[in-house]
Amino acid sequence: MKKYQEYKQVDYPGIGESVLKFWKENDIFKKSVANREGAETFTFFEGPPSANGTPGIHHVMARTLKDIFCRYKTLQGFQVKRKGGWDTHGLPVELQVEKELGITKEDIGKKISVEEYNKKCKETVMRFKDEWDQMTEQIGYWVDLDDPYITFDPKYIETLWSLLKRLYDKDLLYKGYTIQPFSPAAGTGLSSHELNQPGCYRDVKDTSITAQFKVKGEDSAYILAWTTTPWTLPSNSALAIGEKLDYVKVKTFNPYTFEAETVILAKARMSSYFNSKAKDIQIEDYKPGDKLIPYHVEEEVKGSDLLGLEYEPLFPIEGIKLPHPAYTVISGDYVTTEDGTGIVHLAKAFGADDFRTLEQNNIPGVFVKDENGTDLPVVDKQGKFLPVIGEYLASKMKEHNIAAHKEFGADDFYVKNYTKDDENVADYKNTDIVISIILKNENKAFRVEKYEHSYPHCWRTDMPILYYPMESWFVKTTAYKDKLVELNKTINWMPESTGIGRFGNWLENLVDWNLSRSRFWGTPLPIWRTEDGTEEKCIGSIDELNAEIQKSIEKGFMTGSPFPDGQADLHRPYVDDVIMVSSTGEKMFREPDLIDVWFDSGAMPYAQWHYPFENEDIFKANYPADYIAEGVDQTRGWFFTLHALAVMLFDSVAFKNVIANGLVLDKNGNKMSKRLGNAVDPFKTLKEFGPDALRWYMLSNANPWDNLKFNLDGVGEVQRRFFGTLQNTYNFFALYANLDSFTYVEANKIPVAERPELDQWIISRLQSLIEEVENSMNAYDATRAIRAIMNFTVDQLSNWYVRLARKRFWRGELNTDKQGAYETLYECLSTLSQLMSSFAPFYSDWLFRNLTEGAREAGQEIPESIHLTEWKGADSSLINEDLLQSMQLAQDICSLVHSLRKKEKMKVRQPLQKILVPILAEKTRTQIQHVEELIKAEVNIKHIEYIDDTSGILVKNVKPNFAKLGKQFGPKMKLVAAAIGKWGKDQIAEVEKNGAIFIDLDGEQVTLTLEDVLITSEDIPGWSVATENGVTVALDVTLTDELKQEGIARDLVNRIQNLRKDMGLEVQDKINIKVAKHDENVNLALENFSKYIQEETQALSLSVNGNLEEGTILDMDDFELTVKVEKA
RNA sequence: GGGCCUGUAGCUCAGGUGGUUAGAGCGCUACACUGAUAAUGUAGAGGUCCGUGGUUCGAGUCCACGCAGGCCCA
Repeated sequence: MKKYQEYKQVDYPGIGESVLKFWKENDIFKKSVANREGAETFTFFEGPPSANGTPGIHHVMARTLKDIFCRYKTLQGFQVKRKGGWDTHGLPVELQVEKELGITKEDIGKKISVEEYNKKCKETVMRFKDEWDQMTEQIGYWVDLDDPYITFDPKYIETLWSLLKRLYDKDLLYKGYTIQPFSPAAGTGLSSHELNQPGCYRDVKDTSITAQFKVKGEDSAYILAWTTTPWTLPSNSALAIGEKLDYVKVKTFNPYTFEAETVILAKARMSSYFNSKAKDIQIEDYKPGDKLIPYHVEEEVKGSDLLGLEYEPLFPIEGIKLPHPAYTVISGDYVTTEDGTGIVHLAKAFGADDFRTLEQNNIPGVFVKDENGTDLPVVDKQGKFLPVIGEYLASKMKEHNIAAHKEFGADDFYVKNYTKDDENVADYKNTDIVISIILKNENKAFRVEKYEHSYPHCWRTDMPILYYPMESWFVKTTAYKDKLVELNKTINWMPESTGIGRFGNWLENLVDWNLSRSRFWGTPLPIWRTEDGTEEKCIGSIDELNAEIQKSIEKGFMTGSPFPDGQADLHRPYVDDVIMVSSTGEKMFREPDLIDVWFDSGAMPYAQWHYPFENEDIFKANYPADYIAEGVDQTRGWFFTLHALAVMLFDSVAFKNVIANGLVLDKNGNKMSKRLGNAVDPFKTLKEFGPDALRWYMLSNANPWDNLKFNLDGVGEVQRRFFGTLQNTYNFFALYANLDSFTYVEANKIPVAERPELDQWIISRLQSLIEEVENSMNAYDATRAIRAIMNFTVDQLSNWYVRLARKRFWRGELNTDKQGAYETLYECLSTLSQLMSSFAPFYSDWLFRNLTEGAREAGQEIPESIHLTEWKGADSSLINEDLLQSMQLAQDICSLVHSLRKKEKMKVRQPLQKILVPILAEKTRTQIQHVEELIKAEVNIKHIEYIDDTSGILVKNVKPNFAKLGKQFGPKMKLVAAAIGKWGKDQIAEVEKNGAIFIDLDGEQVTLTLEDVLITSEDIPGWSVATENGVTVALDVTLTDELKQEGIARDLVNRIQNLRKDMGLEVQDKINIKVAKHDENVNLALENFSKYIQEETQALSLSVNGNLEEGTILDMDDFELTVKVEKA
């Protein structure tokens, strides 16, 4: 019976399927975790994907990357629990449902109840779960799919609530403002998603004003600031400059009032405000009304010099006047000189940058209080100025006699074009124009013009949007900024730049985390408030909620619990129906917001175990994570929310090691998209190549953090080159092991030290490989590990060890030498199966079980899967550096001889007398002698002759050792190199003999030692030589008759072997050979090498006949020979 | 506009701390092997190391400024 299954053809997808079946039937994954019960844990967190779309090839990448380290650490003895998870809330789900139902956000709660809508969302979000599970299984990503965490689960949400309450109790949750896109026409805020819809940004013409802000305490000095939204000018509370930019103070005249004045603006912007034709006109020569206005630069200053400069507001309105430090010049890092004046007008309520900058500088914005004392912007949600501004503008219109298409009252000033007035009537004036005229008249405008720019519009009403302050709930992450930065430094980021650059910079510029989302399907914010906002409750558990409901029922606010069956569902609309009772007996309603879905996923370390309500022990043993991996696009998403919650609530990092992988692009480097049709279908690819080649390709082709240009040809190449070679190597082993009935028995193996040197060498290489793989994997560098495995398998094991050792496998009976060869090859294959098992989990297990099945059946105790084995570390006592160097020399020398043979047109079958190798160090000679037989056999030469100093023909060259001398001599290096370049053999001999030599360096005596130079020998006079890696070889191409005869004999063996094969003979079949008589040399070859020919061809006889009929005519290159081969 | 990544042979990628012949695989060309054989091996050709400056005795490598592609954020 065959102990090792042999395969003619390999069906890689089939291996994937059969191994998957084996795993399932035998619970291998569960066993691999259960086996390690009580062992040290290695914690992995699964970043939850959303199953509302089908999985793509990039998910294969991400999931493979997660898998390999979990498998590796399991082999290393850790217990690695991997709980799967699903991200189920959020806008994409809602938009998909809206689209499918043909409704918009406004219809929810009207055309469809919130209850029904959310039910639909819940169904939709897991729609492709089966495909995801299938892909996950098929690629061999081991993760617990049976008991995943699901973010819509009430228990999961309960944990989220408890975390929110912890934040609340630490005073880290607050209600504030954020400037968001708002559509007055639709009366709703817009998400950035909605704003990115095609056609939202349109080119429109707006009135732009360069306003003059009068410098406080000066008669006629003004700061110029430009805006495309004049209606925001009454809300101005500061001006921003760029600290590094250059500014000028320019003496000139106002073009509308002709008043003499000094204006301040960026130097780089002068050309757009002053006509260069006027540059030579004297200030004194200007007459009011002149077209060309002279200007004169009085002073140049840096932006930083302007900081703190105070000015007077444009609109001195009593109700909106602000105290100091309002109306000062501050710094804004976004200020440019692309357009405007290089000075930016800031209105806190109407721009996100404005809001942030003013907040950072503790400058208040222009707001008025309503009856509850809440701040309101001076423009209402219909886009109309509040009367406090309206009255002022209306009175100014009268004062300046501004005629318009209608009489303006205090309640008529709409901003933008939100008024319903017909713009085409005579004398039509909108608010921007009214403001412009007032400012012009009051010497507060330096320029007014129409300006065309791109501005976002509401996709539903086609009207321009406003940036408007909206109430939002925030997490005060800025309070923990230092801690966030500090703890981030303890995280090992791969690549490092993502951690210190992308993520680190983000932390440095942290703003508070805006939690609010005005949607329906998500985790509700568990905060209830009285209508006047004076009292607030944050709920942290279902029990608390139920207790509040009870109180409310008792008070009569509620008639019953929204959860009559006792099963709390913490989604809308149920929680919205809960009305609580305040301490003063008033009604409290839930703040209607949902929270950011990133909070859901960032809280998974706690919520996946329903901590703190359950599983405290499991949570504590699995926190923080040792390892996580996701796409680099998650840096500000999942990576941040994980980190933020861990730092703020647990004073810990959430993860210790993280790989941020790049994108998977198509083979041309373009982004994959289903629309463009260049997306790769993972299922199709798996069907064609199987999972192992796909995983292997993705990890070996490029570092995971670089973008991967995914090319199916590359997967094929990996399959052919790596898996094909490995498979051939296994087949080779199986073929002969079965013929010899060899079975590997650990207890009976021949000690490595007693095996031939070739065996010792490959075992030595194998140990180095284990070390390399271990070091790379411990450093989370999978690509380095996988490339090392590939190099070993293809170049060392297959192309060198097997090739050179081949004959030992097929010659004779099973003796010690042969056993050693089998054991060596077996050990390499079985070690490889373990080393590669993290990356190619299916094939490696299949290989492992092919290698061990026979032994297992014979009663040996061997784990049933490679994934249940213990990591077999490197045995450093088996690493023989000297031998490794020897073999490197052998490989180099063989390569050189091949090269020379090629140059001299001498095929390898033709034996040659000798090669010459110059020897500069005794050690090299010993090392080559060690592998002499091997070299001679490999390149078919009789002798290796060593040339050393005693031969008298050795020619040495010398080169400076730049690396060493450079440090010593620096700028004089050129002189040193020139001096050494002039050396002849006497100087070389001297330095070799004495270990030192004096040289003259521009009159200075300098000592050089033997280590300061590199001595080589690249020449042997009269010979054709080749050099590589410091080894030089010359080939003797003289052909004696005997060599020629041997060449003929070898050629004949080759031809007869071909004939045997053509005749369909088995390896062990015997033959008889008859050869027709030929010339003297051929006859002598047949005579002298008869025994050799018979041995090699399994011939019982070899006879030379005078004439041979019915023979085969062989083409012997230089002549033809008739032979007859018969089966004996 | 800002942060980060990438740019080396036709293609995909290696090239610690700067050191004098810049490498591998695939592809291409030629040859060899024919008892691993629907395999395999060897050799050869192929380079403006994205560009321009700079630092240095010496730059693919360090610095600055650009260019191209990508990601994230405004």
